[in-house]
Amino acid sequence: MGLSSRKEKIIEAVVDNYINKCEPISSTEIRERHLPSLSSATIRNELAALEEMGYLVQPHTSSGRIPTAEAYRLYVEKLMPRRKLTRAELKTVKRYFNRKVTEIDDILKNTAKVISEITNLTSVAYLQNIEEAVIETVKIVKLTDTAVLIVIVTDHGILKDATASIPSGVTEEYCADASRFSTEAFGGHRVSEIYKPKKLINRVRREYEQIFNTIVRVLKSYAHEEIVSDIVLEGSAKILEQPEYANLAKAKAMLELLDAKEELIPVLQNNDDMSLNILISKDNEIKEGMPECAIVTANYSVNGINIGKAGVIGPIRMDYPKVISVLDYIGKTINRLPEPQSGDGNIEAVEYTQNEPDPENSE
Amino acid sequence: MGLSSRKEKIIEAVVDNYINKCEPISSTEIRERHLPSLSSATIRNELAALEEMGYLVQPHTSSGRIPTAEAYRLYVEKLMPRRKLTRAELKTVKRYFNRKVTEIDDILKNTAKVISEITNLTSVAYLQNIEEAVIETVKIVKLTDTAVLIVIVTDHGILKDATASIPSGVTEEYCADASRFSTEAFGGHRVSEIYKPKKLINRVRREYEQIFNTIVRVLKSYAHEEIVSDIVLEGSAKILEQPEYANLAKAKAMLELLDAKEELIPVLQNNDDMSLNILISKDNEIKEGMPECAIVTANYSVNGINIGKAGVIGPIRMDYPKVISVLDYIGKTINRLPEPQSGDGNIEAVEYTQNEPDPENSE
DNA sequence: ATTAGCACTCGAGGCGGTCGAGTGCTAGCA
DNA sequence: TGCTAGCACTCGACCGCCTCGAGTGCTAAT
Repeated sequence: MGLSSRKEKIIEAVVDNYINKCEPISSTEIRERHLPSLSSATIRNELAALEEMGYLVQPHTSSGRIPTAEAYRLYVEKLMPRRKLTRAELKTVKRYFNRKVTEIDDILKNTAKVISEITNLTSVAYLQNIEEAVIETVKIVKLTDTAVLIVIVTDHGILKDATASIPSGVTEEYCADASRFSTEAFGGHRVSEIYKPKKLINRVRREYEQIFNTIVRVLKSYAHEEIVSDIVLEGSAKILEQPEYANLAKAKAMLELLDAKEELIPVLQNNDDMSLNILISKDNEIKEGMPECAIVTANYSVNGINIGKAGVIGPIRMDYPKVISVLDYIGKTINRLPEPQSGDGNIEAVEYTQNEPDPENSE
Repeated sequence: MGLSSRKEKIIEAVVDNYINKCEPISSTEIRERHLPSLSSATIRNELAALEEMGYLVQPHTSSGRIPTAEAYRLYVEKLMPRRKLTRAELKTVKRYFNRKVTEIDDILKNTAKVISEITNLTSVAYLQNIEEAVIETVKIVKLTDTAVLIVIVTDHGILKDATASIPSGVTEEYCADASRFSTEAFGGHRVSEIYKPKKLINRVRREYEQIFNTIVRVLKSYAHEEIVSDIVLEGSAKILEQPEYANLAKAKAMLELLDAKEELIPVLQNNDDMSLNILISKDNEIKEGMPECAIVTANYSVNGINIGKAGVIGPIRMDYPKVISVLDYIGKTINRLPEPQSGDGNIEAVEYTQNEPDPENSE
């Protein structure tokens, strides 16, 4: 049951207006700015019908209409205009990535920062799919006489450096042997496959038990998503710039959600397959008591490997066209970055080439 | 020019009341609850005098008095009652530290979390004095054919693992040699001493240039306090529970300050020598435009080495006795933790032994 | 199907009045 | 000289009332 194109136009007008002004719109205003060929009375009739259908509501009798979450869904799926980044926005993105990028964590932070800066919303970025990474080598490095550092190298990058204590004492030979045995035992496996430490341990001498236990513990913690350090939020304070959080109670609920950022991970992990994800309101009431909001994320990948997600979190009323174009462009930029491990090189600015070379300035 | 003990009692009453209720106090109330031997009229005279002296103000004519920052300073320095932790609070601290503590970062996070939970304020913890750490060894670990991991071990713990790319190719021998030369070149020096890379580099073969440059870059970044990852905030949302930030503009200013947490570092680094630090309002207007607030921090150390600070940030009106007792106790607890590198051992609960075994419950 | 016209609704905001907590001041008392 | 009782005064908080105007729903005409 499709809506008439006139109804769709009206919904688009209401959503557009609300995104920009955060105010209800009246029938007269719709007529003047979007549908001058009709009278306000006709539009009123349509508005009443759309309200009946669940797309619009009025805050109180005798006020204009505002969109429901349903109207937003229709908007982002069908009605929304596609826009491109302005020159200034492109410049901002380049500025963040046109510098030394030595570690994967830096990419994470840069991504979050630039998204937050351009959209003026709170942004979130996190690494995922680490449990799918394939272990390449395991290195055991002597730190002190009784402690070693364990470095696990995967095709996603360095996984984690854990330390283990070796009561019997550490020698260089011990480390070399331990590295060899560990690599032999774990190499070639995915992180998620490591569930049977005993089997593995039985295959090697007992003297490496401590190290193996530590490795398994680290891997398991990744496989079970207990690691919270790899989620980054930027611009939490920006949430307060949104008029919907002018109410202190709502602002507080939102900030508490952001404070417990690890709780966001399961929400973000929904719809893993989509390259672009838009969760609106009731959709993400996975977490009960979660304040009304929308989350827009995009998957991003380096060298073709999907390494994480980044996006924004904000009120349902957000500038979806802008957010989506920003996420899209940043995804492309990141995908062209050289391998994060590779160290010191300067990254060339990535050109955003499309059919139209000149990005339109919206407005 | 000391104040009369009666004046001091009145200041204490005003501050106490304001800390608990965040409301002005009237002369009658002071009489009833703190100085029943006097009449309210006498107290009014004293209040007027104290207002003249800059310790008190009234929000408007015909309202009670509230303390100025000056009154708070007097309060924390002289008047404040000392209290001890309640059983519940002790239990909370133990719960956080009575678990595996494998890395220094975990201590940092746990400290921040427990402080925030007990005080119900936003807490801050950060590592400092890294530039004073003495480099023990430098390890170069082969990751791929063209990339190595550099691990710098100091007496404060592992400093940083950076990666460097080696265009000429990496072999195990190369790494072993590089480790030996790097340790030779940097070992025994403080992080802050590494300022002349060229001199150092000239002493070794050119093939290690890439590695040495990376090491120097890492060390310099620490020496110049460019590293921001080692400051942790917990409970940012709790700032909104304080009535002084019920005003949205103030709340926003505060949250923006917390968002840019690296900007807090210079503020925290003042008065480095003090074991306990209380910054109130004008004191920390080092950062101009910084919202009115108070910061209370304590230095903490592991194995006698001062490794950082932790504390709270909140409105000037905060429960100083509670905050100070919490920071004091946590400092003692951390100091008894085993060396962070040492890995896997379970930490025994640390008992808080004092003359009085039973901590008083403060009302 | 659309539209002009009109009565109706309802929140925003200004105004005035009451209430009461708390003060400053003055005069009197020890 | 220091303290206190008494009293007039101040001022924000709160309440109810009113007006204003934007915007609607409905009806009748085209």
